This record gives sequence, structure tokens and C-alpha cells, in this order.
Amino acid sequence: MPELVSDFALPPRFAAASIEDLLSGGRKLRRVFYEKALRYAGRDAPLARIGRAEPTVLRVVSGFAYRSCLVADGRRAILDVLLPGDFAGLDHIFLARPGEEITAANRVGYNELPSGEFRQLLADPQIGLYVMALMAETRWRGDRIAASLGRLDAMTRICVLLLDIHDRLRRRNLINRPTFNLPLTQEQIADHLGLTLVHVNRTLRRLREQKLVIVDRQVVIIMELEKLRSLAQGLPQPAELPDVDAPLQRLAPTVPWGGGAK
Amino acid sequence: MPELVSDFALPPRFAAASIEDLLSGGRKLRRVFYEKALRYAGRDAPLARIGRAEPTVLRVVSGFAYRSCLVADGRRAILDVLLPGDFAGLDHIFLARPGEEITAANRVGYNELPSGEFRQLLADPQIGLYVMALMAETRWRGDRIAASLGRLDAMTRICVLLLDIHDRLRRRNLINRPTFNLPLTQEQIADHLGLTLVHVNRTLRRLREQKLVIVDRQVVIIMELEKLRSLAQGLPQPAELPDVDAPLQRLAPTVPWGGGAK
DNA sequence: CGGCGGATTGAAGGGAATCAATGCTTGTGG
DNA sequence: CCACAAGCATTGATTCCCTTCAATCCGCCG
Repeated sequence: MPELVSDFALPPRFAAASIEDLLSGGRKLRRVFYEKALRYAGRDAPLARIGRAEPTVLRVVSGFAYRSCLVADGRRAILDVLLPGDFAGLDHIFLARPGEEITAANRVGYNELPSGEFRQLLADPQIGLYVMALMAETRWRGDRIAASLGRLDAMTRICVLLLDIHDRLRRRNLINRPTFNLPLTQEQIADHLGLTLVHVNRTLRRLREQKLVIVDRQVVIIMELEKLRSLAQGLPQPAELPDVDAPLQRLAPTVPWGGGAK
Repeated sequence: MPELVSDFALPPRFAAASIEDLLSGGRKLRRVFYEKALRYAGRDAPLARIGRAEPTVLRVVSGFAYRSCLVADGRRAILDVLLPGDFAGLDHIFLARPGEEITAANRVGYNELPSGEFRQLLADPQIGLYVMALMAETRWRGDRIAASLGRLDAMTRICVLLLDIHDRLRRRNLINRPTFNLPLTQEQIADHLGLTLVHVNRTLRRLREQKLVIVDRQVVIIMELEKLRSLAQGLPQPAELPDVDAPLQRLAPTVPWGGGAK
């Protein structure tokens, strides 16, 4: 049997056997969260704090947030960026106290469920399956930035980050052009990509000069989508979770870009 | 209410509510895997390959393995190191084909379950809960190396890696002194930590000179355990999964160290 | 207006990569 | 039993990507 040479390029697919259960699990879970009040957190406000009382599971409805930690010498590492539709605190199923810090990057709307209540939902295997898929997706993202941090240079890392956020927003129908709002400071980008603020700035300038991506203020415009994609080749790819939210109204991010016209 | 200043130092704890279910889930899962034949893979042999036919879930019984990917310019990134007792391929619950490469670092013994069969086990919520805990643990490890790669220098990264493997082996009662066998080449360590083989080598020498850790061949001797631990401060910590295997026989790794006397 | 957080840019230094040889083990075969 | 090859480890010299330090600029808000 001959080797399939270029099969690595194919994006991972979900096994047919699980898709049905997955989708209904996702719908059930969505329903539960929607019953909860919509809470808001202002910029830089914590959604979860290490060691605090009762941990909760939360779902971001609007805005960006990030998980982070502080290492020994006071530097910060941003482990993951949370977009509208993302869940966070799933490991609070097990933990008596939050083990990570979650912070709002801009004004974030979210729903929250006490972890005890969430744990009871898992009695339903379909919900359980969906939660596992969410956890798997988080891991894929984690693998992806780990590989980026370890093996890509600053320029490529930034491209991959922007590409990933684009794809995630696109898949959720939050955008429909290669342009979006990125409410992260250059310092936060640096902390996420293992760089310094200064070097992020320089690299963004070079990206602009090369007309690959334009990042001005918080507006990102991807000029060469396919070129970015080729830079990300070989990195772990998340399988695309079937979109549970498809029928919902779209949550377009505000794009301060000439008043939003056209 | 005054801030608890140093609460971050406490290791995360499992919520009492879930421990019972977790343990019996783990025991059930263990039973299923033990019924399977023990397979072996020689050094550098793949346990799973990207895009191959039917994906499986597997459990390492002896030996070391690692998950890896190849990025665009041909460099390799080792995303995770698998020790005896670790599961791999849990995301094959969802995937039609394996999305990652798993390779044996030395001779590995393992049990294997077709992902379809594994999926059926999840009908049992206790097993489901345990699987989620396994996935959460993998994520914690992922967060930890991501933070290391992003914010620690070569020396500290190596210390954290050695400390982590030590702790994992220790927790599973595979060792009882700060000495163990690490069947990874310096190149593999480099690929895991985002360094080059040459720099790993130099750094190991400096660690030896400073009498922090001695790494000779594949034998690791940690001299200053507490100093290593202080270097890892602030990194995400995995909660310690209750040891399902406690009553089992211990699987001591061979330590080529003067014939194993003492 | 002053102040502040974020962005931008310059100059200098350092940690890690790269290039290049040379040892050291181990396994294989004569 | 030794020769030889292959893989891994070790070490030196040089280069470069990124950091660090420092200053300036810009937009925003009270």
C-alpha cells in the first residue's frame, strides 16, 4: 500500500459517529447558558481569579478575554485568547478553586454557571461529549501556540495568531471579510507570543511594509490570506466544531473604520 | 475583605464533589484497557500517524513516547511527552483520522482501543468524567510548556521539564528518589523546548557545573529539587489526579546506574 | 492643559542559532 | 576480537534575532 504523501494538509474531520450527539449536546448546553443573566466585565476586569471562592464555568457572548499567568520574574504569559462563543473554566468541573486568571481585553459580555450546577449537566452523555469536544478544541489551540512559540520566528508567530483569530471569527460568522477588530494591546500580543512589546511593534511595521497584514490601532486587515495560511503549514489544526450557534443572530464586532460604512 | 496574597502558591485541588465518580470512572477505564493485548513499539516507531486509517485511543504502560508535528521549514515541535500511565489519542473520540503524530522515544508497551469502541464507553458518565479529567490534565501540561516557551530562558525551561517529569513519575510511584531515566536525546529535548540541540547541550553542562541537575546520558539526577521548584513558580500547575493505579504493581524504569544496586 | 497609557523608533547588548569540527558509544559485520 | 560506521554528544567561533534601555510621540480624558 503506497504512502499518501500529502495527506497532512487536509484539515482534521469529525468522525460521523459522534456528530449527531455532539450537536444536540451543544444545543442543550447553549440553552442552559442562555437562561442565565448576561453579565458584563469592563476592560482589564477579571472574569475569574486564581484561588477565589466558588469557581464557575463561563461562556463569552461578546468581546475578547484571555487566560494568563504570571511567572517567577513578574513577566506575564497569555495562554489563550477567548472570543465570543468560547467557553472558559471547563476545568473547574474538577477544581475546588480556579487555577487560572481570566481577564477581559475589552468590555466582555458573558454567561456564567456555578461549577456544581455545570457538573450536574454532565449526567447527560450528549452534553458530556460536547464538553469533551470543547476541551479538545482548547487543547488543539494550545498545541498550536506551543508549536509556534517553539519553532517559529516573531513574524510568523504574529501571522499565525492573526490568521487563527480571523478563522475563528469567520467560522462563527462574526465577520465575513478578512478584516476584524482586535482589542489587544501590543503588550498583550507580546505576552501571548513570547515576545516583547517593542519587537511586536517593529514586526507589525514590517508586516505592513510587506503588505501581508495591516494592524492599525485595533483594526486588522489581512491582505494576503493565503500567504498567511502557508506560513502556518504543519502546525496542529483544530477540527472545526460543527457550528451549534448557526441559527442565532450574528454578533458583529464594532469596527471603528470610517464610521462602519461599507 | 482582605486579599489573600500568597494563595497562588497552593497547588490546585480537586473538588470533593467529583472525586468519587472520578475514581470509579478511572477504575472502569483501566479495566477495559487491561483486557486488551499489550502491544510494543520500538524506538522511533510511530504509535499513531497523521491521516492514517482508524484512529485509536491508547494508554502507555511502559516507556516514553511523544506527540509531535513538523512545521513549515522542516523543524519539529514536540508538543508533549507521554509517560507510563498516560493516555493519548483522546481527541480521536471526535476525529475521523489521527491529527497528530505519536512516536516511541524508547521501547514502549501500550494498550490500544479503537476509537469507536472507546466512544461507547462514554455512555457511562463516570468514565466520561474521568476522560474529561485526563483531557484537563493534558491541557494544564500544555499551558505549562506554552508559558515556559514564551517566558522562560533555556536554563529554566530545562529545569522545569526535568522537574515536571520527575513529579509525574514520582506521583505514579515509578520512582522514589530524585533520579530517573530520561530516554530522550538532546535533540528531542531541544524540539520540545524550542531550542537547538547545541544549546541544550551547553545548558546541561552549565546545570551540571552549578550542581542543580546532572544529566548524563539518559540518567537524570536532581540535586536541588527545591531550587528547581522555585524556578517553576507561577507556571500553571496541574491538579493532581487521584491515583487510580495506586494498588497496582509499580513499574520501575530501568536505571542504568551502577547496576541498580542499593 | 496636563497626564497617562499605548505606540513608535533608535542604539546597544545578549541569548540562542548557526556553522563547523571533533569526541564518544554502540551496534554491526568481517 | 577488532574495524568501522552511524548516531549522539561536545565544544569553539561567528552571526543574528530579539531584548533591553531610553526617548519621543500620539490620542484620549478629566
